[in-house]
Amino acid sequence: MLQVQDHSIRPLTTAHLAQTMSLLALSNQELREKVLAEVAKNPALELVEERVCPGCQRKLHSRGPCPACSSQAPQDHAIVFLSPRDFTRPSTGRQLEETPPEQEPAAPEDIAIHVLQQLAADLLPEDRRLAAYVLSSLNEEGFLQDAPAYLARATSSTLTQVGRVLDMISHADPPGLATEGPRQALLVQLDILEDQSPLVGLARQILESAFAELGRRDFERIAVLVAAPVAQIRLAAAFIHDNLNPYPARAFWGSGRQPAGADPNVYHQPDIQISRPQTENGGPLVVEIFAPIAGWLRVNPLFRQAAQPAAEGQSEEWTKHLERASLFVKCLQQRNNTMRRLMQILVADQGEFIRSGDRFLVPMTRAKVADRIGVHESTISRAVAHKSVALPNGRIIPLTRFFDRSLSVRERIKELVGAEPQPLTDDQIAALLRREGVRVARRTVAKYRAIEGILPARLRHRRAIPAAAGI
DNA sequence: CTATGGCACGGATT
DNA sequence: AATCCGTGCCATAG
Repeated sequence: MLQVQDHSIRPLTTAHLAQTMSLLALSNQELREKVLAEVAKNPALELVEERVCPGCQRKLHSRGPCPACSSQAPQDHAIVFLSPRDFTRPSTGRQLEETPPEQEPAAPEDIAIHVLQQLAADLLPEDRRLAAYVLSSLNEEGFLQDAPAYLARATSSTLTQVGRVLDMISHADPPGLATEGPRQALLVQLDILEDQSPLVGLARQILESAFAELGRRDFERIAVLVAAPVAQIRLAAAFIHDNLNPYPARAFWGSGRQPAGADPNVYHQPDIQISRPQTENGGPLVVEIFAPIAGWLRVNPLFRQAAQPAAEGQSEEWTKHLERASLFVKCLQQRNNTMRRLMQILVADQGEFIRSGDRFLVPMTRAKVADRIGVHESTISRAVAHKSVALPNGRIIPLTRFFDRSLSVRERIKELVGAEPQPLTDDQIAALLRREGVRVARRTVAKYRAIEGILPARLRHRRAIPAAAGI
């Protein structure tokens, strides 16, 4: 039911504990940077790219236990670029659900001006108007909304002109702008990187013939499609993730405004993925806790050997490195362990929520979970912070959502209000909820209404579409 | 008098 | 220790 690696390691020292705590609170993205930094400065740490079975040292080609000796393989998931599905918005209900505001396109004009300025020199005078028109016609993601033929007609230009201008725009600063979609944007960006890496060719091949598979991280399948070894595919995927941006316009907006750090609303790469391989009816849920790095980390055995026979001058520094390295590795394992146990409980308790939606979220507190796992509640707090999880239906939500005590009730209120012919007062709603076994104060109903953007009964009159307009 | 929004207290989170 | 969230109490708009 849960496929994750596990080395149960208990805290040993206060230093260990402290570091585990700080690592626990990091998202994958942040952890990745942390790990790379640590590896860079500590020679005793070794990042092993190949997946090797810890038991028999055989190379592994697929997930799961080693086929030869069946010991658990280290958890390893290459970090892949965000697939389109990673951005899936809850489009089911008519309400805007979670995913709050999402950075407003600051001002589309900004990006247009930015691009026009770059192109000013190279742009033929007769193409100017066309370029401006094209830039203004892009959708919020920076992609083309209209077919080239349409653009040509609208500006009475020739198709060649349009093609030329589109080409120039897409290769300008936020590269990939004015393309048809994420895939085309990525391809254009590859053009620009042409000679940067030997992986470009393979990456292009993947984008062209296995884009959907890439989104699903189905490396085995990709390998078949493009006839290349899986290891290569992983490298190429990592390259794509690290160097390309499927939504060029977002990068542009993001650059000037949000300082990247603060819990952005756009979840690029989920830290955890819950899927349900057995189609339909209750198959088991599979939880994948993504590792921040493809490959795994260990204390370099050679370094350990080398440091061993020494007690002399320099070895002191080496010993320090060794200690720090092994501490770091243990902390990472501790982190994995905590995350794994946390997810076990979440899946067990909230299976219905995961499968069927917000209404079935049962209220639970971090404290209770902490109790069951046997750790301090602040540990759970950290474990849950800054993480995102992809549900089987493709939605990506913050892990803290599992602890939202009011979500299911708010959901129910939305339903009640949406369904009832007569405007229900807060008291009536509270009564209805109580009948369903939900004990909430009338005052609280009012608060939830406010949160959901539902007007008070008085103003709701008739058939008011709970449009969350305004703002 | 009834339905709501404002303010403040107590427990949960960070 | 600093904050956030659910509630109770109270004043105010209908």
